[in-house]
Formats: sequence, structure tokens, C-alpha cells
Amino acid sequence: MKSERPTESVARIASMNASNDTPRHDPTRKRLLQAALEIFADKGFRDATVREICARAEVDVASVNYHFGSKEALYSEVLGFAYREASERYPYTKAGDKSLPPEVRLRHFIGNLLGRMLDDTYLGRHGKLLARELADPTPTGALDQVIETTMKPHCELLDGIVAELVGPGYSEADMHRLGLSVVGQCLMYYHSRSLIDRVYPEIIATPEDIERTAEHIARFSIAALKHLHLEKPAPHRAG
Amino acid sequence: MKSERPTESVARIASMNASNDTPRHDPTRKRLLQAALEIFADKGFRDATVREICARAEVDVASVNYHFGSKEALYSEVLGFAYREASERYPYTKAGDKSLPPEVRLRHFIGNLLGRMLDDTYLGRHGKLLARELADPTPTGALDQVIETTMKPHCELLDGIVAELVGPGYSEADMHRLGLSVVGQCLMYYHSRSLIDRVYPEIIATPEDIERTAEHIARFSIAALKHLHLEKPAPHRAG
DNA sequence: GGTCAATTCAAACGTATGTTTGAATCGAAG
DNA sequence: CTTCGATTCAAACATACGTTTGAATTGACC
Repeated sequence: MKSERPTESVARIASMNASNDTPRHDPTRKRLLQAALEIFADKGFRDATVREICARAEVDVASVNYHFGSKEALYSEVLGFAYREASERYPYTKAGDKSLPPEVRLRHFIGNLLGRMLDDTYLGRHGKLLARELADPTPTGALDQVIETTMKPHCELLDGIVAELVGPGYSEADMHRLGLSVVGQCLMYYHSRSLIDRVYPEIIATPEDIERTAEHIARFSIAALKHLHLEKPAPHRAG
Repeated sequence: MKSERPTESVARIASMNASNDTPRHDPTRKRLLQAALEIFADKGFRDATVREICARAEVDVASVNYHFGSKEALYSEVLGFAYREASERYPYTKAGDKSLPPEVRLRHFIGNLLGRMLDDTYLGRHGKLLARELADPTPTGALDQVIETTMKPHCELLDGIVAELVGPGYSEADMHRLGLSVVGQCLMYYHSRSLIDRVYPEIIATPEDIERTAEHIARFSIAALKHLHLEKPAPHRAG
């Protein structure tokens, strides 16, 4: 038996999205968003409980239903919020600045992306939440919107940089594979952190190590892109 | 109030591990392992339920406790089983054959690793389960053993190939970063599958596409490794 | 056939969790 | 001060889920 309240809350969320984040003074809601971001990033959607989020936000468990309508709707809201905040903390303006050489732009892109994954301050949670959602999308359907509105433009930005570095003569699919080869090197530092911490803990142990890693990824990628034409595809393999 | 049964089951599991997989005719247990592998790979540890696993295996829910002691112990067993089976399906013998050139060996390594991630037949679940565990380790502690006994040797194998291709003059940490740059390109095809399917679905849509992707990763990596010495590290960045 | 250990079974148990409910409280406006 | 909508609250609800329990069944051995 659903009361009328969730419908009202859902409508409120819809108007929030449509108005592109109208400023609101609503301390409870803000506290919930912040607490949820921390706990969802840490534990994922399934393991995070409404009770734990509300305890951290110091509000009553019914508040999630009142302000957001459901745990899922809260998660969707948090995901969008996370992406917007990560973009502020790690902006892509230099990567998008076409007056800079493509090598420099690529370095900025990689530094930003890796920073989001590995920043252990409170803002690193945004990147972590996104990486987690990519690896195991929640049934909320929130990922589709985030990909369309924000991640896709970043993929296109990277495709442009890659195209300048590698030169002409590659299919569209291969151009995409090139971009993914760059991005994959960064994302694995989140997705395979458990392996890295056990096998090679020294390489991202400190902020300096992280910077060295970003520089290494940039160097590896630039070397690959500039010299790809020298490596011929291998002959087709049987079976 | 714990009965004596779990202790007995745990001791049985320990002797299984110690004896290096003594052959056993135990249809219920086998059916549970197989069903659990499928469902754990698909849904992860938390979302998979004992009831669903038992339904698929067509056994009673108490069987998990009887044969394995707990859901966690079942998962640990499945993880080890998954890794052993994946190694049979995608062996690393050619990648480890030092009579072959390092380029060829790297191609085999990458083809194996990517195949595990993207094989949609029943055997692909092994790689998927491992990738999932890497991204979000379960509280079972099972990952430590799998990493020590099997994944670490594969990392070392790759480190050897990389060393031959890149030549001397790099620190140990940088050698590790190089290996990870290769592995990361493969792993992202699992971990970021949700993004790829939405943004660039065409690049791993068919088995032929997957092969092209493996070839691309090999080519990118070989180009990078062979020409890394031509790319100087960028100057230190402020802030 | 009887005995005994192993195995299976359905029901029960104890705990967890998202959601709902109706009352109480709060804050703004008249 | 009263009214009214918004918000918060604690308790309850309905469902889910890993685990336990004691009885029933099975299979091997004598």
C-alpha cells in the first residue's frame, strides 16, 4: 500500500533534474546526500543500508523515503551529484584546451582521471563511486544518464587527443580501442586495487607515487600512439 | 548455537585444499559448486543467495551448510575452483615458452587474459568471477590465496616478457607499472563493460571483434614498450 | 533384516532491511 | 494565537536470507 508521499518526492526529484540543480537550503537533504556518497562509495549500493546512511547523517530512517522516495532514488541522485563534484575537483579544462600540444593535454587528462580514482580525501569518493558503478551497475538505471551527459563527452575529448597523436589511417573502431587503452590503464588502479596492494603496493603508496604512475601512463600511451604505425598487425591466428 | 557439523565440514575443506583436489564422487557437492560459480559470477557474493544456488543445483538449502559449512566457505571453494578451470581453458604455456620471441609471447598472454574476461560460454564465468573479486573483494579472505598461488606467478611471467621488450634502465617500480599498463587494458573490458557496451558496443560485439581487440592491445603495448626510451618524462608539475 | 553413519529435508529460527504509518513537532503566514 | 503544510519521528510492517534443528531417508556393512 503505497501512500501519496513517494509520488510527491519523485516529482520533486524530477523538477530538481529539470531545473539543473536549483539552489536549495535543505540541511537534512544535504546531509543525506553527503553521508550516502561516502557509504555508497565505500560499500556499494547493495551493502550500504538506509539505516547506516541515516545514522551518519544523524536523521531518522524515514527521511530517505520522505526526501528521495526510495533508496534507489537516493542513489541516482548521489551518482549525478558525485559526477558533478568530481568534475569540479578535477576539471578537464586543460585537457580540452586546443592551444596546448596533444601530449600536454593527454597528460592532464590522465592526471585528472587517475586522481579521481586514487584521491583518498573526501573528494576521491566521487571517482570511486563511479568506478564501482561501472564495474557493477545497480538496478537503478542511473548509469545511463551519467554516461550520456558527462562520460561520453569525456570519451570524445580523449578521442580527439588520440587522433592528433596517432595520425590518420585507422578505423573508427580502432580509434575507440586506442582511447580505451589509455583509459583502461587508469581505471585498473581502482578496479584492481586489491591486486596491486598485495603484489605491488609501492607504486601507488603515496601521492608522489600516484603522480609518478600518472606520468608513467602518459609516457607509455604517448610512446604507443606515436609509434603504432611501426608495429604491423600480426597474421590471423588459426582457432 | 553452532552444532558440530560446520566444524566437520570445515575440516573436510581444509583436507581438500591440502591434498590438492583429491578426486571425489559427490554429485550434490559438484552440482552446488557449478551452480554457485554461475550465480556468484553473475551477481557477486552479496546478491547471490543460498536459496537461488540450491534451486539451480536442485538440492535443499541445508546442503550448503552440510557440504561447505557456510556461504562464505562455498565462495572460497568456488573461487579456487574457478581459477584452476580458467587456467585449463586458457593456458599460459605459450606465453611462458622462452623459445618464442617476446612479442609472440605477449600476444598469447593478452589473448588468454582477454579471452577469460570476455568468453561468453560457460567457462567465461571463471574470469568474470575473478575480475569481480578483484574489484570488490569479499570478506571471505579467499582472494589472498588465489593471488599468492596463481595470479602472482602470472604477474612475474608478464614482468619477464616486458623486461625483454623494453630493455634495461628502468626501476623495479617502473617495471611493475609497465606490466600493469598491459594488464589494465585487458581488465577494463570486464570492469568497464557497462560503459563500453553503451558508448562503443561494436568493438567487442563478436568473437572476431574480441580477437581484433586483443591484437590491438598487443600492438599498442609492443609499440609502447619498444619505444618508451624515446619519450622523456615530463618536467615536475607544480601543485 | 538390523545397525549405523552419512545425507537430505522442511520447518523454524534469529536477524536484517527497505518501506509505511500515523502522530508529533516545526516553521511560516495571517 | 491559530492554522496549515512541511518535516521528523518511533514503531510497525512485510519480506528476505543465512543458518540451525531434529526427523526422515539412504546406502553400506554385517
